[in-house]
Amino acid sequence: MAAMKHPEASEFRLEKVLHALSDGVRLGIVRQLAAEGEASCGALDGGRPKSTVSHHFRVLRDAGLVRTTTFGVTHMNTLRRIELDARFPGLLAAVLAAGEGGSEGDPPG
Amino acid sequence: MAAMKHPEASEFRLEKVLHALSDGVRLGIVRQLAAEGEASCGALDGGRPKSTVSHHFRVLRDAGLVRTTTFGVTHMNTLRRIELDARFPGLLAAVLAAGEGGSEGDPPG
DNA sequence: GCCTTAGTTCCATCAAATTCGAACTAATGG
DNA sequence: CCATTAGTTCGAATTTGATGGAACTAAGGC
Repeated sequence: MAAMKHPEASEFRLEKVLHALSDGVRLGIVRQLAAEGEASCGALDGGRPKSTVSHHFRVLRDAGLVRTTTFGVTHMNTLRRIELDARFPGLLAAVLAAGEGGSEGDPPG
Repeated sequence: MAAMKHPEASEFRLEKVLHALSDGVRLGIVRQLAAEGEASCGALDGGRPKSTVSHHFRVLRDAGLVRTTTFGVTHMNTLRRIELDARFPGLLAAVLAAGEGGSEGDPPG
C-alpha cells in the first residue's frame, strides 16, 4: 500500500517539530487529532484545497507528529503521542494544553 | 532609555513562540540564556554580524520569550520564564529539556 | 564636542514556505 | 475496463524569513 515514509522517534528533530507546530493550519489539525483520536485528511481540510492540506500533512509527518495509515482509499491520521513524549517529554502536552485564547483571565462572575 | 516594546503575557501567541523557537540560532540563544540567566546581545552573537543577531533578538522579544533591558550602553537579555510558564505551562521547560541529541540510546558498553 | 561601544534600523538579496490548480496514482465498485 | 473517491506530486506564483552591509542612535568617557 505504498506506506509513506515516517521518521523514527530517534530521528525527530526539535526544530522541525516546533516549526511544524508554528503554523495555524497545522496546529489546528494537531489539536483536532488530539481531540478526536484519529481522522482522515479530508475530515480535517477545513475547506482548503487538497494539495494544500496534503502539504501540511506531509510537514506534520516529516516532523514525526502524525502517522498516516492507509485503509482502502482513505488515509487515517493519528498523533504519535507516545513516541513524541518519549523523545520530547511534555512538549506536545504543553502545546495542546496551551489551547485557546489570549485573554483568558476573564471569568464572567 | 527608549525601552523597546515587549508584549504582555496575555498577548503571547503560541504560534509565534513556536516559530521563534523553531530556528537553530534562536534556540541556541534561548538555551544559553536558560543556562546563564542573563547575557548581552554581543555575548550571544556566535560571531554573526550585529544586524543578524539583532534580528533574532527582535523575533524572540516579539514572541515574548526574552526581555531586554538597557544598562548603559549594554542590552541585557533574560528569559521571561515566569510569564511564559504562566501563559503556556510546561512549554519552555519541555523545549529546554528536549535539549541534546538525536540518537541518545547509544550507551558505549 | 568628538570618539568609542553596543545595538538598532534600513535596505537589498537570497532561500524557504505557503498556496493552489492540474495532472497523476491507488483502491473500490459496477 | 471505466468511473469514483481520496489523496499525492508537480509546477508556478506569492509570501515570509534569514543574512549581512551601511548608516544611524544612545550612553559614556575624555
